[in-house]
Amino acid sequence: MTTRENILKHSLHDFAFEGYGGASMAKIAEKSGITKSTIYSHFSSKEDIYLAVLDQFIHYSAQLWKDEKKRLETLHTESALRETLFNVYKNAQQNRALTIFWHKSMISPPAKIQAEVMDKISLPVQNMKDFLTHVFTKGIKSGEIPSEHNVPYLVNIFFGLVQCITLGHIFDENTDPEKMIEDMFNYFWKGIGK
Amino acid sequence: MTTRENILKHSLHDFAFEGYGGASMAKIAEKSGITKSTIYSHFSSKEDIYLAVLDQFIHYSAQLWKDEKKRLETLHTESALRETLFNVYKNAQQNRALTIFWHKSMISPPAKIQAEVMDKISLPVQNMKDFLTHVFTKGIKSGEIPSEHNVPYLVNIFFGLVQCITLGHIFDENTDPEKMIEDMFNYFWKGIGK
Amino acid sequence: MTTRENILKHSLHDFAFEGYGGASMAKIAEKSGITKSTIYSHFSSKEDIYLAVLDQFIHYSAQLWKDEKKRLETLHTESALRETLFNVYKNAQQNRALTIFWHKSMISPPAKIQAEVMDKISLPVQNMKDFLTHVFTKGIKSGEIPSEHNVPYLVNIFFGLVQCITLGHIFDENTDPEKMIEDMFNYFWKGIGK
Amino acid sequence: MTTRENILKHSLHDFAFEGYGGASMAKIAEKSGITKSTIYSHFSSKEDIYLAVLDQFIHYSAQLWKDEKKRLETLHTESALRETLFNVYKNAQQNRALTIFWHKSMISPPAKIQAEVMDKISLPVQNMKDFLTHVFTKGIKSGEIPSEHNVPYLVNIFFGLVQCITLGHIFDENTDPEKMIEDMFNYFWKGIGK
DNA sequence: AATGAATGAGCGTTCATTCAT
DNA sequence: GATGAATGAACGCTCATTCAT
Repeated sequence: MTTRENILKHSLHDFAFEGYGGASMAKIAEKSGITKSTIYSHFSSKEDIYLAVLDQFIHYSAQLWKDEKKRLETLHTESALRETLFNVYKNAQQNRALTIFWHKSMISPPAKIQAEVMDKISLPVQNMKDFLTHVFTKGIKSGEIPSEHNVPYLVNIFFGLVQCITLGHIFDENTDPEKMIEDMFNYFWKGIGK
Repeated sequence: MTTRENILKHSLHDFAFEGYGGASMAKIAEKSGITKSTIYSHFSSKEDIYLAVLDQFIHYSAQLWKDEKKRLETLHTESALRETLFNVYKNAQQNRALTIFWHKSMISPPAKIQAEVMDKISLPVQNMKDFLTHVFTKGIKSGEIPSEHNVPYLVNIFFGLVQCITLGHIFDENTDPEKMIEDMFNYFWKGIGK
Repeated sequence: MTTRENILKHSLHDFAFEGYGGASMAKIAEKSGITKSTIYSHFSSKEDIYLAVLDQFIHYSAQLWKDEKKRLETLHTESALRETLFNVYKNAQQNRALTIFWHKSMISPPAKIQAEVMDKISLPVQNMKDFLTHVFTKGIKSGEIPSEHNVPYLVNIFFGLVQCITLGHIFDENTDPEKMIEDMFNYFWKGIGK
Repeated sequence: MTTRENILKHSLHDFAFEGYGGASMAKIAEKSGITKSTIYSHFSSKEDIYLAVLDQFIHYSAQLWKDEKKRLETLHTESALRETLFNVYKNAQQNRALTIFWHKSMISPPAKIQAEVMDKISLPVQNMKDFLTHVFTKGIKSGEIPSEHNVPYLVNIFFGLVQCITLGHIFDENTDPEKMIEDMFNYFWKGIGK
């Protein structure tokens, strides 16, 4: 792993769990096994690192939904959507820091780079929505979904379900995550059915 | 407004939009029109302020769901749930800072007081879930909701919808919020129906 | 001496001898027997200190020329001008730091506050020129100085002599300062005579 | 222009306008279109650059006064001195950075290399004074200047006039530089006359 | 209840410099 | 001759907090 990647890894973690304001160059440097000054050989500022982490997430996300599109292409709409929810859950579990980083960037980006962050973050959101638009449109075409539904609204609502799941606040010790997702999807699917 | 309330008001705003690490006593003092020292006449530390803001939210939330329970008591389950979503939306719109403060406290509380925050925050969550449990149980009793459903799962899923709506990320300039909420609820309601 | 005065005293010294860029908050604090942070209880920034030192000089200078005017009012023009040069020399000797600070501020003020410094520094220059204008005008009226001379030019040239003397570069170990000033003045006085 | 010359050029500029403490290797490198490291292929330290710039000035100055001596050799003393002032003015105008660098080096050289700088800077001063000594001595011999004058004092005073003019603070928007110099010289010349 | 002065620790950043390539 | 990566020290400044008044 290059120094740059190393810095990005630990920055992601601290931005996610401590927040932009709470993360510090000193801690990131220490965790990365280098000095504060060295960070500045690779990034011009703390903001620059944040944006680099964001770029990394965007790239990761773009690849993810591209792969997902290909992988779920052959499935029925119902299966594709159900699988999507489960995959989102697994990904969120495996990349906890990335998930939290994403959510925080959406809820309240660092004040000074708010505009730039908001601008960048719209890309992965769009990727996800494009994927969902593709699936829902196909579902209507194939007759699996009644044509009376408005695709953008379906997309946004399903996007909401995805967020619930990635955030994970709907899961508690008394509920089984998998059953929860299964139920959530079933209600939605039955809800939009004939 | 007392000095204490004044401090809490501006603290809430900065904790919400700048994060715990990003908020500073100096800025809060300045916005409140007092000196830093004065803050320490009312609170013992920054953490103390955070917990006081949290307590305020808890009290506010407890009252809210108590009122909601009374207000929706006479309605059918369907109307009660639909109204709930709309009220949640209106409240989130009117109290943007409080909403963001709540979400951030859930996602990643200040590291040093994590345990205490997690402990406290479970209360408003429980208030909300108690309310929902009450409504869903009544709905099953009255036959409006099929008895095969598991109430805790219904509650958690509906709790998820509430969160989507308060966060507001499912709304974009191409969708009408009211219609979005209407659709979301309808899918859910139809989804859990017979 | 108040803390503020103490800070200003050591700041003046370091700004003069190390330059604005060369002076450091840490050294000023140390010399003043306080911590770096304490400086910021009294000044908002390094630039702020610089401007405060400048203000102090301006006030000092204004008082100086006001006193000089009163003190030399009764003398003949020749004596008044001669005395002026000697007083300037004594003052420069006694307030070495202030003199150097003044010259550096004129030659090349701190880049970031250049405009503000240039603006402020014009005041003491004007004070001095006003004094000289007063003396030369009186000298022409009384007939001590031929009326064919142009007062502004006389003032600027004499202002130049003042600067030579304050800078002190014309003095070396082989020359007697007092005689040097005496000569310099005599040449000038004879030069503008009939 | 060689890399070395390029570095020296930008160093001179920054030393002059930002001061030794205010100039930085990074900025000099950037302006020179090279990396910081490359500077160290040509100079061993920041101090080394400063001394190199100083050497360059010394060489430039030595050449200048040598040329001046030759050029003004055939003129009368009066013309030679008048021409000297005008040439000094033109040179100062054309080489603003060099002039400021020289003055700052005299007023307050970098603390760490003060001794070395003071030592070196005495050379161009001596060159100038040697030139002036030559002219004044010749003037006395030829009878143009009364023999009662003490040459070193004349030299130092004229050296003061030179400094006034190079510094340029005696010029303001209400005065014509050329006339100012003309007047200054005339007063001096008449002042030392019979 | 409120303040001004003070502080040690830490902030993000830049400094001049080194070294292997 | 020139570079990129790295560093320890220092930079100006802000942090949360204390204390006497």
